[in-house]
Amino acid sequence: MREKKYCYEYPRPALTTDCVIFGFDSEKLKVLLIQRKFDPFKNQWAFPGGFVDMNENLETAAKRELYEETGLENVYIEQLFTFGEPGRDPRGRVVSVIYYALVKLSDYKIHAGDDAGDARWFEIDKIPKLAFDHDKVLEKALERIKGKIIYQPIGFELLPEKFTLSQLQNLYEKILEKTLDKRNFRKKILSTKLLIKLDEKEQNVAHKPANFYKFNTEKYQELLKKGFEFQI
Amino acid sequence: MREKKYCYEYPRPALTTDCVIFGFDSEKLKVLLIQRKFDPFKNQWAFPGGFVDMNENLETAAKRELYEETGLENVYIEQLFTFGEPGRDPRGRVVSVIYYALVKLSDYKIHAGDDAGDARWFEIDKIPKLAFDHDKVLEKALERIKGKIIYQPIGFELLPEKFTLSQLQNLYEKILEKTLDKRNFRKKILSTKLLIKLDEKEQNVAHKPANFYKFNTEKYQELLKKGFEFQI
DNA sequence: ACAAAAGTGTTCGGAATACACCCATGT
DNA sequence: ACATGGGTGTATTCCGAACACTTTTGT
Repeated sequence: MREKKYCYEYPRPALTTDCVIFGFDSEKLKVLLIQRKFDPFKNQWAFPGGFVDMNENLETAAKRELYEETGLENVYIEQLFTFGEPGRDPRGRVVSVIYYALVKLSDYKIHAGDDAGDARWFEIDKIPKLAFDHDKVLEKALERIKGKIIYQPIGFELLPEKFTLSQLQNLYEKILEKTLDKRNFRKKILSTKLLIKLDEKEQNVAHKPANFYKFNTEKYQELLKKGFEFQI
Repeated sequence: MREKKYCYEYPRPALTTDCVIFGFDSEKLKVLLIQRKFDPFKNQWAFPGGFVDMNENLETAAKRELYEETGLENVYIEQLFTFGEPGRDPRGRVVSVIYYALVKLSDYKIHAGDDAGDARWFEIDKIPKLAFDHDKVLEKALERIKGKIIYQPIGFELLPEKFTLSQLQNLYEKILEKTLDKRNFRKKILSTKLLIKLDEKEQNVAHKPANFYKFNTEKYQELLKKGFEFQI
């Protein structure tokens, strides 16, 4: 047993951060899970995370743990919710501040270890029973991105640099869990003027090749300052 | 010095909850502040809150502190955000989970102590410099209710049982910080069918007396289940 | 009679929706 | 030639925005 040398007048819960990382592979929405090496919930899957250091802000802690456990770095994360039910961790009272992020799978899939490792992408509808209360965490995170994608073009975070309009539509359909009309979707998404049509098409596809587009980040930043509104 | 008898292997931040409570007096949007009795920030105003007990969930802690410090009870609160910058509390690392709520001023103004006490309602545009990072907390809370009132009829939480359409409109205008067209506002708010017109009018007003309405809570609950959408 | 806020309808333009066929490519 | 998904336009409906006068009360 290690020495317990940090003492306080009143009891304190332990504080952790966890990250829900969403990715998209042009087909399926996925989340990044790690397999726990130790008890509690040894060998079960969970969101990457861990204890916050004493002089580290919450967001930094979340990013650090994410990097340590999965190799992902330079990720833009946002705070989602704080879970603190007594009893959610069998080791004692643990309060977890949850962050979430959307990443381009293509940027990261190498590091995360495809399946042999202990960090893996799971399709959103093939998630195993998770450790702790992470099922509830996932539910909350899905709710958040659904709400968010409708009025902010966060979808681009999930796609590669170059993408086709069908890929983008597919992404929206997967996140919102409903189908969208192709012509109306294109009309609306193009009307934002946030897409730049590239002089490049798909290759080696057995149908009319789709044009690639990229997201106009600069323009989006400008619009944000002016109080941008948008609605899928 | 008290004995420090709670010891851990690793250092732990202290955990607190605070509440941002909004009220509305038919005229002005207000928030409930308490005046701190002790250092740090002795005599400065802050949101009510305090340390979380070890076996208490976060929401319960927030409500308990709110009751102890202001007398408010039976308040429906929602989690807003967690603040945890090192240095935000001069006593050491403190992480605060912030909750917010909207309450009917009429239900509560007695308990809170009008001005002599150490809990007071402050008009939103007459807030003093607050303790800790509570300025940032308030900013975040205002952002949240602005975003929320547009697509959820939370305004009713702030009004008395019976209210006039002008009061309701005034509330929306104060929260959104913009004026609304009277006819369009009424059309839209009535089209939700969530208001019940009462057989009762204002009295002793030097103009055409306004009709009172009340909010149809049952119907709203039903609509929520069916996935209600609405937009001011 | 006057002041003050309540209450009420219509018009117009733009956005949302619904909908079907031709195009370019690989096999 | 055929199968596959890409790409495109129009008509209709619905919703948001703009806008001004009459009503009821107290003084």
